[in-house]
Order: sequence, then structure tokens, then C-alpha cells
Amino acid sequence: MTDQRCFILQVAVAAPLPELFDYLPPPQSTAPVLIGMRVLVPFGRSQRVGIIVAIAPASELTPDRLKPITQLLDTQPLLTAADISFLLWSAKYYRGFPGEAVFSALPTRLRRADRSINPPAPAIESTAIESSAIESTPIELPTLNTEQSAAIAAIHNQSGFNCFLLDGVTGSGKTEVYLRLIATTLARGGQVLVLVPEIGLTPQLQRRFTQRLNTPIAVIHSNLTANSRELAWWQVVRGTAGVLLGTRSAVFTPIPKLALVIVDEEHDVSLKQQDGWRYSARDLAVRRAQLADCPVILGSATPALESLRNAQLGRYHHLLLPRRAGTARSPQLVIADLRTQPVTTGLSHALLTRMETELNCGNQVLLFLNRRGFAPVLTCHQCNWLSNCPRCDVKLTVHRDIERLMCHHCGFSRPIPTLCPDCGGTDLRPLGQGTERVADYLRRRFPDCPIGRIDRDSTRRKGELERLLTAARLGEYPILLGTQMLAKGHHLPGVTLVGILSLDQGLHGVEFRATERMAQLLVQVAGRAGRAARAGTVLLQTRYPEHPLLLALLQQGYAGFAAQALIEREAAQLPPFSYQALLRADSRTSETAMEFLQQAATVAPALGAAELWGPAPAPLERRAARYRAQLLLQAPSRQIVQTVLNEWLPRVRDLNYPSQLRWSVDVDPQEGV
DNA sequence: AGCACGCCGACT
DNA sequence: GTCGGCGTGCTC
Repeated sequence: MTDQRCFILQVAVAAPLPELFDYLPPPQSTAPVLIGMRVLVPFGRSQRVGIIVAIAPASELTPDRLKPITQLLDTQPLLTAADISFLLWSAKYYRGFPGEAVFSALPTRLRRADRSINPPAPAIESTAIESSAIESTPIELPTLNTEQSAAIAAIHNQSGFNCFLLDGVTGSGKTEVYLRLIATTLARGGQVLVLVPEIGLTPQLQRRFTQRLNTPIAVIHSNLTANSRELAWWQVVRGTAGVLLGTRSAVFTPIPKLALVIVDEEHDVSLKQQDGWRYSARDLAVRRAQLADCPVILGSATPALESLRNAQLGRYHHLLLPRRAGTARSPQLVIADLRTQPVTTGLSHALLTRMETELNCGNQVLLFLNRRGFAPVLTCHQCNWLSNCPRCDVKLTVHRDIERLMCHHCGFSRPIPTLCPDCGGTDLRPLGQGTERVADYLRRRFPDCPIGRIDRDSTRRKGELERLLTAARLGEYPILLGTQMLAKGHHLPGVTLVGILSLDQGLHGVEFRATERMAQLLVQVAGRAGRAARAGTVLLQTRYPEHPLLLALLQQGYAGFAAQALIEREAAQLPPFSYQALLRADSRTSETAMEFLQQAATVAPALGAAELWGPAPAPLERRAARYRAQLLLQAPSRQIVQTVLNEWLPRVRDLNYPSQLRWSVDVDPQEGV
């Protein structure tokens, strides 16, 4: 680098703009200027932070338009060229901005123009990181069953990039498989990235990892303070932490010796970012493993149909763990037909009878109801007034404990009226039931049984979820009642009966993935039963006991359901047999959003094998006083979707539309279709 | 995203 | 007479 002025620095600037910006090197500086360093640059009338993503011999711009960077913020690169190529690829595929993508690899403090890049001293670091180094007591490893051993052998038999779908029923010991593979990888000097959908699942996993693995476990998720995230980040970047355990944004962390990627609960929608830059952490994890030329393991008891299809096509190795580990037995599934028996506060006679039996034997019962609050709507018995949200197309939920009507979509709330707002009538009635109401009823029905209610309302206080779950595991609550918070990952050995109050919404959802989601939820909830030596029963209440997908699920399990659902998807040419992108718009009026998309449709390029559907109002059109509409692009391959977007989006950007209209692109949408 | 420029209503 | 409303246009 004799004369730095011969070079052009391509900079990803921290601004929501689709382009990279060219700069001249700093004048009269002898410090090396390298890819992956942060810089401060003149940007418009202000200064911005950016990252050098490439060094080019020349710019396409005329020299008079180029400005030199203001200063280098780092003395050594924070990202490698390989990191940057992955990050820019992610931005391109999911239509994010280069600046956004590149900075998502850094802890928040480094996203600002903070010049100090000195990593914290090791003495401070060790406090934020759990380490098992203090232990030298040898841990007795659980015995692997045949399938677990076979899965591990299959993975060890391959080298380089390979994707494995670890399809194992609840309790089959997927985590043990992860642990063995991580241990091998660590022993070879590699680092491991483990992605989980939710923070709620990390404490248990973290504890198990810490006990078993002889390396610091770095944890990165949004509930941690910026400081502890940064400490964990440095541990991973310097290679001192062998394992990075995190939620979806952790997929962007630079990991110098990455040698294994694991995505747990790979079917979970939380792995897809649902606002802003809508990336899929699962799919990016696969891409990342491909670039790092290392294996990636997607684990689930209920794999996404996309993943099962990839396995069918031979793109993924399909590894099955069909049996529960140890002595635990699989639960028995029973249907309670809600049409043919008395139902009290959402609880059928059949369920109440079984509950009594189990409780009398000193067993634990878990009830699942995916609806928090007291009742989903308040109604006037005289004039049929309904508690509509003034800002959304939904009903306000009755919350008795705080005496308010609440909107679960926009946060609007008001006191529960004592008189009907329309007719002044006094006969206001909560209709239907949420967890709060069912808990009330159960307290009267089983006065001697403490009830543990687990939903977002009862666990709002920090640490409350952990406390409730620990108490539940110790048997303090013979009856557990909760929403999907209770469905995921938690090991509750005392539960012998799981009652699913209703999943019928899932059978009639408008979105094409509704039944897949329902099946996954049902299997996840059912998995809570009988995980220890005691056999369990799962009782599903429904008004549609003859629904074909429900029958497939009950008779042939999730695999049977998935096989049938895939046949239906193929017939309808829906994903995974096609690929989609959604152009969304929202505005203060329905017309503005629809007109914009209409206009967008007219500037679409030649579609070839692709199709454009809509525009149509989004499901739940009005939300937080914004009207939402969408245009669906569907094509037989990802490549075609990308090619169309490449031509189309610049034209959409150039359209004239009112400033209050917002639009965004969602590649491989998981919601709204 | 910021940050400026740019034309129309209620104030020292 | 101006302070300021937020519409729209640009950033190497």
C-alpha cells in the first residue's frame, strides 16, 4: 500500500440505503486501511459510521464527487472479508440494507463512532461468561440409544458442508446428540454456533452446556444488557468461547473457527425476524455453514415442511430419533368431542373426569389454552355491542385482574365499562374464555389444588417464569395452566395428563401454514406428558374430530400429518413447492395502500414462470390504525423470485407515493400468506 | 434514517 | 413582520 490515494474504499454506511458508498482514503495517514475496519465518513451534511467492505482500484463516480473518509475508527479489522461476504449476501437475499446487515454483526457500542476498540480485560470478561473450568469431578455420560449413536456416526462420517435434519420426537435426546457433536468439535479446536428460537429456552440449555462442555459458553440474546452481550461477543470473536448460544441475531456474529452450526427447534417461526429486515436465522445458518464448509444440524420434533421437503430431495440428510430416550414412554392421544358432552368454562366432562383421577393419584395435570386474559370479548346482551378495538380489526380482550379491556395487537386499553357504551344497558357479559377465567373456575372446582398459571401476564416480572417452572417441576402446582409459553421445551416430569382445550382456530386459519402450525403446537404440547417413567395421556378437545389433517396427526403422528400436508402443498403449488416474496404496504387509509400496490404491480418486469397475486388487504387489515395490504410474488425457484425482485424493486422505489405510506419486502414470508 | 430546504398559520 | 408545521430530496 505505497500510495493509498490509488484506492477507493467501498463503505457500508449505517443508513437504510441499498447502495454502498465510495470514499477516498484518509489524507496524510500512514495507518493501514483494511477491509472490516470501521470509519467515520462525511455523509450528506453530517458524519456517519460505516464499515469498509471492499477496496477497489477505481470508482464509477467522477473524482469530484468522492470525499475522503474523516477518520479510521479501528486499528485492526472487526470483520473478515468472509464475514462481510456472508453479511452482504444476507442483505441482498432478504432485501435489507448493506449497512444494516454489516452492523448487525457488531455489538451496539461498536455500531456508534466509539473509537475504543480495545477488548475488555480478561479479568472482567470471565464474570460474564459461565465456565465449567472449576469442576475436575468427571461427569457420567448418559448411555446413547441405537438411533442417537447412528445419528452421531452419520454426522461424523461426512466432512465439510452437509445439512442434517435431526428429526427426533420430544424426549428422544436431541440435546445429548448436540452435546456429543459439540464436544468432538471443541476437541478439534473448532467453535460452535447454536441458535435457539427464544430466550425462555436458553437457561436450561445453558446450564446443560456449562455442566458438560469444557469451554466458556457465550450467550447472546436481546434480554441481556449491552455490556454482557459485548463481553460475550469478544469471547467469541477472539476464539476464547468455544460455543455461542443465541437467538436469531446471533447468526451474524463473527466466529473465527466456526466448525459446527446447530439450529434447535428449527421449525419455530421466531427464527424468522418479523419486522424490519425479515431474515430467516435458520436459512442463514445453513448458508453460513455452507460458506464455512462445516456441518449444520437442524433439530426438531416437528420439522418445518420446507426442511422435510429438502430431506426428501436429498439436500438434507434425514436423521430420525423415533423413540424416547431412557425409559420414558410416548403419550397416548385421546379425543374429546366438544359437540357431544357438557362443557364448563371450556372444560369438557371427559377432561374434568380424567383430571380428577390423575389429581387423586397425586399426579400433575397440564392444561393448554392459547389465549391469555379472562375472555376474548365483552358483549352487551341487550344490543349485541362488542368490545371492538378502535384501532384494529380485532376484539378487545377482557382482563379481570387489572379491570381493563386490552388490545393484544396494538396495546390499546380502557377500563372495563359497567354500562354498555352503545345502549347504556347493564347486562355486559364476557364471552368465551382465556387462561385467567379458566384458572378462576379451576380454583373453585379444585379448591385444594394450587394452580400454576403460565402466560405473558402471570410471568411479566423478571425471573417469574423460571420461578414458576421450577416450582412446577418440584410438584408445587398439581394443575398447570398456560399458553404456548408452557408448550416449549420445558421438562415437567410429573405431568401425566395434558389437556388441550382447543386448537380449532388452527384448523380454519386463513393462512396456508395454519394447519402446520397447529400440528407443531399440538405435538409440542403433547410432548410435555409422561417424559419421565410414568406414561402420559394427551386429551384433545375439538369440535372437528373428523378433520382429515387432525386424523392423520392422531393416527400416524407428525410424520403422517406432514406427508399428507406436503401432498396438499404440491397440489396447490404452495411452498415448499414454490417460493414467495411479499410486497407489503401500510397506510392511514385502505385505498392508499391498495393503490400503491396496484401501481407497483404495473411496474413489475416480465414475470416468466413467476406469478403476481393481488394486491389484497392483509389478514387483519387494520392494525394500530394502519391499513395493511400486500402483493404476493410466487415462482418455482428462489432464483426466479430474486431475479424479478432485482428488476422490480428499484422501480418500486422510484414510484411516487405519499410519505405516510410505508412499504417493505418479505422474502420467504412465514406470516400473512 | 437524519438533516436540510421550502413554502403557509399564530405569536413576541 | 418571523417561528415553525412537516412534505420531499439527498447522502460517495
